Formats: sequence, C-alpha cells, structure tokens
Amino acid sequence: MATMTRVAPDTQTRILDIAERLVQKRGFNGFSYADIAVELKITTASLHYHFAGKAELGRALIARYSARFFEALAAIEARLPDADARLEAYANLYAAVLREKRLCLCGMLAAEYDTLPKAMRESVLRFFDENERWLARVLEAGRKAGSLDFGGPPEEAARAIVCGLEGAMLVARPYRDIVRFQSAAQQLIASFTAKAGP
Amino acid sequence: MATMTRVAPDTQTRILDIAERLVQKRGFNGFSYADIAVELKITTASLHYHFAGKAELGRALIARYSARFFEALAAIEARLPDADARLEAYANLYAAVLREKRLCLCGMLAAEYDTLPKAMRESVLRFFDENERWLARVLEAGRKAGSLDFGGPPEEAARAIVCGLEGAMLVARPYRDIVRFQSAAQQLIASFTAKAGP
DNA sequence: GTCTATAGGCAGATAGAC
DNA sequence: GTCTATCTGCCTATAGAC
Repeated sequence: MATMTRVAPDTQTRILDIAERLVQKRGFNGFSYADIAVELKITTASLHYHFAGKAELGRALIARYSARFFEALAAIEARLPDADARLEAYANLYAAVLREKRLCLCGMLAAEYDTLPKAMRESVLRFFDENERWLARVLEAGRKAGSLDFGGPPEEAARAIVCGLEGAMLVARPYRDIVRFQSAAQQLIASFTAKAGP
Repeated sequence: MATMTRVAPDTQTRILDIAERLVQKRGFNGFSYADIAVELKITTASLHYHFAGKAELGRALIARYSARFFEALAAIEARLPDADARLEAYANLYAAVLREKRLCLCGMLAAEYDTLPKAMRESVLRFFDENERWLARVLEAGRKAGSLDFGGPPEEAARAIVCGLEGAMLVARPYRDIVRFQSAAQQLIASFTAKAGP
C-alpha cells in the first residue's frame, strides 16, 4: 500500500511540471528554457543537466502525461461499471484540464506536429491511439449492455469522440468558457447514449 | 460581371499566400519572415515594407481568410437550398483544407491563442462566432423544414459542429488520414440529420 | 547539481542607399 | 519597392569551475 507521505518534488519533477504547463498554455514553440529557468530560479545551463535538449524534455513530457492519463482511465474503469458513466467521466478528464486554462498536451502538440522533433511525433499519435482503444472497448461494452446506442464500428465512434473533445477544448479555451466545452461534450455523448422510451 | 482575366498576383498577395500556408502548417510561432523571404526571393527588409510587423501580417491573414470563408458560405447558400446538403458542403470546406495537409487557420491560431499579439486575438474569436451564426441559421431552417432533427437551441448545436470539425482536422492531420476526418464529420452530421423511418 | 561565461545562430526590426 | 548593412535581443547549447 502506498504511504501518505508527500515528499517535496525533486528538480526533474518540477521542471516537468513547469514545462508541461507552458506547453499546454503556449505550445512547444511558445516557450523556452529561459521561461522554466526563471520560474525554477536556476540557470538554463542547469536545465541541460536534467534534460539534454528540448526534444528530450518534450519526449519526457509526453511520456509522463500519457502514463498519468491512462492511469486515470484505469481508475475510471475501476470506479464506474456503466459505460455511459465511463463516457461522462472521460469527458470530465478533459474538462478538468480546460478548467486550468490548458489544452490537452497532445492536442497542442498535434497542432504543432509539423515542427516537432521527430522523437516526439510518434508518441503523440500513440496517445490518441490508446485513447481510442480504451473508448472503443467502453463503447462496445455499452452497446452490448444496452446503455449506449450507435451505428458502425466502435473504433470509428471512438475516433469521433476524441476529435470532438479535443476540438471542444481547442475552441472553448480562447473564449475562457467552460460552458462552451460542456455543451459540446454533452451533445457528443448524448449522440451515443441509448434513448429511454418506447 | 467579373472578367475572366487572371493577372499575376502582386507581392502583397504572394506574401499572404506563403504566410497563410506557413501558419496553417507550422503555426504562427513556427515560421519567420526569413521563411517567406527565401520562398519569395526578396529580403526580410522588403517584407517590412508591405507589412510593418508580424502582428500586422497576422491580422491581414485572418481578415483575408475569414472573408474568403464567409464568401464560400454565401456560395453554399446560393447553390444548395436544403439544410442537410448545406451541412455536408460546410464539412467539405474543412475537408478541402485538410487535403492540403493544413489546419484551419483560426483553429491553429486558437491553439496558440495565449501567445498571439493582442491585435489578432479578437478576430480569431469573430471567425468562430460568424461560423456559428451561419450554422445556427442553417440548423434552425433545417429543423423547421424537417430535414434536420436535434434538441436544444440551434446555437449550441452550431457550436458543437464547429468544435467537432476543428477537432477532427486537428487529430486527423498528423495521421495524414483524410478518412479519419471524413468518418468523424459524417458521424457528427448524422447526429443532426432526421432519420427516415416509420 | 548548479554555477559563470560564452558561443553561434536566428528572430523581428530599422536606417538609409538605390 | 527592393536592397545592404546593422542592431538588439533571444534562443539552444556547451565548456569548465565550484
């Protein structure tokens, strides 16, 4: 069992925390080592001790972000048995990010994809892939159980959900309007939910 | 009546053409005056004669892109009387952009919103606003005519469509997979289309 | 691990000649 | 309109001391 002790985060972790926020808010091309250094009150030279270059830092960011996200998905499965509740919880993961006025890390990197170091590109796509696989399983199970209703293969439905939620974040964020996101997300999920009735 | 004569584009237009492509592919923070200068075979100093700074260039890009987009919307209305056909044509505008491996200009700028010169921000939001207004009118008319079917106010449905299409471009582009976009767009539109039936 | 110092490059921008 | 020349600033990155 994990202990409850919270130790102060080490330098590597703090670098990742700051860099993650900067990428999600300003993009990978919108921040510099200097931004991190100022906030952490160390020099840019010291940053290079922890991460050889921006590309390596970027790779580490995606790896940590993905790992945490997939842990959150596992937690949803452990906590909620129903497919429709799982879908709602999934959308709430996105909402929580938006509430901090951030974009999904990989959504932001998708926009900047053409300018990313090669080492980062593949792992951005794998993030989406794994999201879609998880959603497809949820959707398939929900359809079998009768709580969800949609036509076509669950993989395609899963892709539409990822697209819809990423897009809702992208558009809602500059308006600073969480309601805009919630509305789009709710309509999206509703279009996969079985209608009660005759 | 407009003449059929195509004159060679002037320098301003060529600058805008190149810059537009660069922003849609690489982002506003992902290209420089030097990139344009090389391609146009003039110096960066000359660029400053046509556009005082990058912010002014950015403003001009949004203005031209928006104007053309709204012209395209007017053309759809002139050509297609049915709401469901108009929706499909609307999605095809996005698909045409994606086919050139570009993101929507304002979708890209939405991702970079926090780093944009102030002069550019407002016009990005106005682009989305006007898209939503147009869609809301189409949706409302379609519901009255019976070709479309959805619950809630047309303004909210319109927002969900903009979000869904922007997101589908964002995610599909790094995969270089137009089918991924088409699938998401089709599901989205289908969720607003009246079902034929008993 | 963190620092100072510095390299080398690229960014956006301007002055002034033609 | 376009050029050369130049500026200032920021960027990533490295060498080497502590």
